Amino acid sequence: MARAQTLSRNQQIVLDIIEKAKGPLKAYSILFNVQKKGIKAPQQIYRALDKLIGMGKIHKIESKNAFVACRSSDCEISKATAFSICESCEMVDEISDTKLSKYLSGFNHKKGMKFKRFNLEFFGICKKCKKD
Amino acid sequence: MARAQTLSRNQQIVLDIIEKAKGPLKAYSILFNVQKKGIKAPQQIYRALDKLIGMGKIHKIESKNAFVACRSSDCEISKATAFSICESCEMVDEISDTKLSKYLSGFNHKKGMKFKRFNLEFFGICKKCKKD
DNA sequence: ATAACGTCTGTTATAATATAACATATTTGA
DNA sequence: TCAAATATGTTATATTATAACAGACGTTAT
Ligand SMILES: [Zn+2]
Ligand SMILES: [Zn+2]
Ligand SMILES: [Zn+2]
Ligand SMILES: [Zn+2]
Repeated sequence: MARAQTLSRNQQIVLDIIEKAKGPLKAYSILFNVQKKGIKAPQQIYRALDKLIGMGKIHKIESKNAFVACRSSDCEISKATAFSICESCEMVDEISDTKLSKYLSGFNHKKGMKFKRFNLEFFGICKKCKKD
Repeated sequence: MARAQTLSRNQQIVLDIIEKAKGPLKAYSILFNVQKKGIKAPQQIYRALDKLIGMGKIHKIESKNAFVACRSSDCEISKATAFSICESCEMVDEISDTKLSKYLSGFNHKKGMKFKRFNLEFFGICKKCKKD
């Protein structure tokens, strides 16, 4: 069994940075931010990121190769993720909409494939950027 | 206005390769495949890919950094894409499901954001792989 | 205890993906 | 026909991600 709760030193450092950030962070930007804490190599970041994703603490925004902290307490296992992404300011917001999530979790492919997981990314211009 | 129909030489070469492929292709694998046709540099591939995506001829599978030909005639502008992806054999299948597409196109964020585009990627084990 | 295991760490090197920048050529349309 | 837009070729470089090896640390079985 995987230890679900306790984070290792590096995992905690990486998670802290991501949780403090206002938007999605890239792996190398995380790296530069933690070099003062003794983490020197990309591997250390990517290993922590992988574990954190596995625990559902963070998610990867695939279209941006960037990482955000999970804000919705009910996605422990990162198997149903949805995001809204502003194409202007790059803001990313995790969507937690029970109906949407149920609809997609229940969706199954004609060709007999049973889905275990999905990731949905919506793009548009956010309210704030529309004003400018 | 953009020329919607005619493809340039390089665009056609790249599209041909992607259309012939049985699964998603990576940019550098395309590159290696077309070096005999005189295309030598990644830029040439990425430029063609960008245009083809813009035309809706191909789609990018974000979770795989790979490209597939569009099979459904109704997504000219790549603004509503959905895929099913086998985590075992890497097979990718474009989902064209009118209900799903309508449902998602009509979905709007609470925070007042109007979406212009979405990409949805489902993951699971395909029928074929389940047998093994 | 101590060996075996799983997990985490550190480190160096390298692979894979993608873009910048500059020079030219070709096509298109007023 | 000439300007604008689009496409090409090329070299260099940036960005993202993994491989491979060695050692440390805690848990648990014998
Ligand atoms: Zn989440
Ligand atoms: Zn915005
Ligand atoms: Zn399509
Ligand atoms: Zn499969």
